[in-house]
Amino acid sequence: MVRPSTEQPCSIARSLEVVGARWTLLILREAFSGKTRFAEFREALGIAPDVLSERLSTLVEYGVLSKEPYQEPGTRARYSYHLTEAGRELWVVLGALQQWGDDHLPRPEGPTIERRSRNTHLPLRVGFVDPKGKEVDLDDVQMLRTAAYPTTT
Amino acid sequence: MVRPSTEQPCSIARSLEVVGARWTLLILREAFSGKTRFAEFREALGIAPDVLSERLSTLVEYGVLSKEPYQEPGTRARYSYHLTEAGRELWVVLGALQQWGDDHLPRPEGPTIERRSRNTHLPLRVGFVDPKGKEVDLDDVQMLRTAAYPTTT
DNA sequence: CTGCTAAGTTGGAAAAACCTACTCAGGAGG
DNA sequence: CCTCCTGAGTAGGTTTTTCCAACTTAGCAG
Repeated sequence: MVRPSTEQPCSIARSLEVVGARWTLLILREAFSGKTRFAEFREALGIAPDVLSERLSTLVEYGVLSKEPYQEPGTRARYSYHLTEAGRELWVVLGALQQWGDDHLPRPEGPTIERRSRNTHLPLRVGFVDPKGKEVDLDDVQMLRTAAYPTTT
Repeated sequence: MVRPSTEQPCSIARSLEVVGARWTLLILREAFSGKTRFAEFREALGIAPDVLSERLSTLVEYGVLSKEPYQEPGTRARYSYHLTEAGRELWVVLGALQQWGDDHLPRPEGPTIERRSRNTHLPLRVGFVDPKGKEVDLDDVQMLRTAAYPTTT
């Protein structure tokens, strides 16, 4: 079981090695909604325990979640899973997927979750922004190869 | 082989039913880089032809790609696959994954692809923006349940 | 009417996911 | 101090996906 993982030159491919497996992004969705425990993830998603176990340890391995002991009074110590800063930054990915689903796979009832600013309460979208924090239109976005781009063999 | 597909109340889950399978986002990456033909995707990714065929037809089914006939002089008509507007909007998802990989799974050589404005040539990031096109900090983002949120059974 | 080529299909092996049942560790209750 | 309870997994067998290689198909050129 070799894990070439972060060996891929493409950042998208590397990210997908960490979060691209089935269930992983849904586990993270639940983590963003505040769930931290094995059984909580299991009940929310209906995922098989062996798959959940494997996904959680991958996420911990790559620093998306941290595994932390906790102890409720009168019980033994157990472990819970918490988003790290790196994990929280995946919120953009989930937000982008959510937005795309809202826009292109709508349901008659409308979205079940909306993204809003905590301060201004304005609805939020996910998009490309320049260094001054100004949104840029999709048509204005280009992907450029850098010097690190592998030469075609 | 039931396809509950767009039945899920969560937009993230619905999006993942379309683009969440293994290979799909990498196929789209290649589509964004200009590839349109079966053999081009196959060679770029090293994907098995049956899996590629299945993924392409799912993407066409959900309006991410359009299947269009083309004919080169002296050959029969064949089909190629082109991003639709819905497909182009997935660029945000790929951009977010790429950014996360650049930030959290870096390689010593640095990123191979960078996102820049076509007009200003400024580097671009992916983030949450308010209706005025102003970027909003991650800490200011909240997810709220709407009236359409299913009641917990 | 044979060969060439892009775009797939098909069939069988390997890997991943699924499902159910079981384990494991400690504290509580008796 | 022995049994029960509970959260967090592990184990075994089945089903579904993926992988790989070979084969098919359709039209044009020669």
